[in-house]
Amino acid sequence: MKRNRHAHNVLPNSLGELELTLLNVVWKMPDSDARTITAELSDERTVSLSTVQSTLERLVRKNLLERKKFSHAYRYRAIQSRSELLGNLLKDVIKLLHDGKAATILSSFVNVADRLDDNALDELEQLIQHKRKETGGNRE
Amino acid sequence: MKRNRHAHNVLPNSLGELELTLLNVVWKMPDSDARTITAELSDERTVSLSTVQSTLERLVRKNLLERKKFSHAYRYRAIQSRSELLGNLLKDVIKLLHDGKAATILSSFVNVADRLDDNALDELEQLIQHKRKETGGNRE
DNA sequence: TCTAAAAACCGATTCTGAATCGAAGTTTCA
DNA sequence: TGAAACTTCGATTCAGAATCGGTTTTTAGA
Repeated sequence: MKRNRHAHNVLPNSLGELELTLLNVVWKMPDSDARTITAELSDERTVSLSTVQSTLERLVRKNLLERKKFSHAYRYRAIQSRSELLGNLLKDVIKLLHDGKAATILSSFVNVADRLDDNALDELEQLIQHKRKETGGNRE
Repeated sequence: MKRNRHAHNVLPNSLGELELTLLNVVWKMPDSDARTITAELSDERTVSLSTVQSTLERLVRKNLLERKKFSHAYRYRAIQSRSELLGNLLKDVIKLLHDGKAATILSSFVNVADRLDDNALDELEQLIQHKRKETGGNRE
């Protein structure tokens, strides 16, 4: 009987806890190898080298890390910066839930923007000006 | 041996595919019961009543739906509107990945804002003005 | 060149949450 | 009071993450 099971998580870029932890380490210390990363970790939690290695591999498969061999060991480096990943995740979430109305996205964003200071608001305003010139009237 | 396993998904409000599908139905037709929802579904996919019921229950447990009994059956209703859920998911993602710099959030947002039209930009600008008055100079 | 150490690779295991549904029990109203 | 409709219960499957030990491969250095 064909059970036609469906995928579990609708977010395509979902991350496990250790995966995110490792990403954080790699962002902080690019081009580290698995051993270094494991050592760096050991403050917060104890994980074996093997576990770190296979998690790093999963991140490579997910296109979040790339690695190159330097003599002995692979060194890992993030493909996307933290803010790029953030942007992509936001895009995923919005694609999943937005209803065609820009206002919905906006009000959500402003919700989130509680913590924005004046500088940030200035920046945002500049970005808007930039956007206006760039696109000069859009569809949707 | 204490394995001290950690949670899988770092997003607290992650959704399965069927869960999201059901949420969409409930948003479209509030106060429906499981049978109605199942019927509505059958265009896109075939799922048994039982499956729909237990998925609805999971959504209740997750605080995404509430239900009240009307004679025979439970009727389900969303606790959060679509845009509220969107906002909360965005908040989760940002909490997960932002680095303390407002600029990171902003540039991500602008990435996402590709698809915003002039009206949306107007709205956004108004929101910024509003924000400025409201908070009048912030920390961070 | 040989070798010990380090790293990669392989595969087994556990765990969790989602999806799936049938069967058994309960409620309702005609 | 029953049949129909609903809920509850539990069993099963599945996928992805986390976990790690053992085996093989690579490398630097004596």
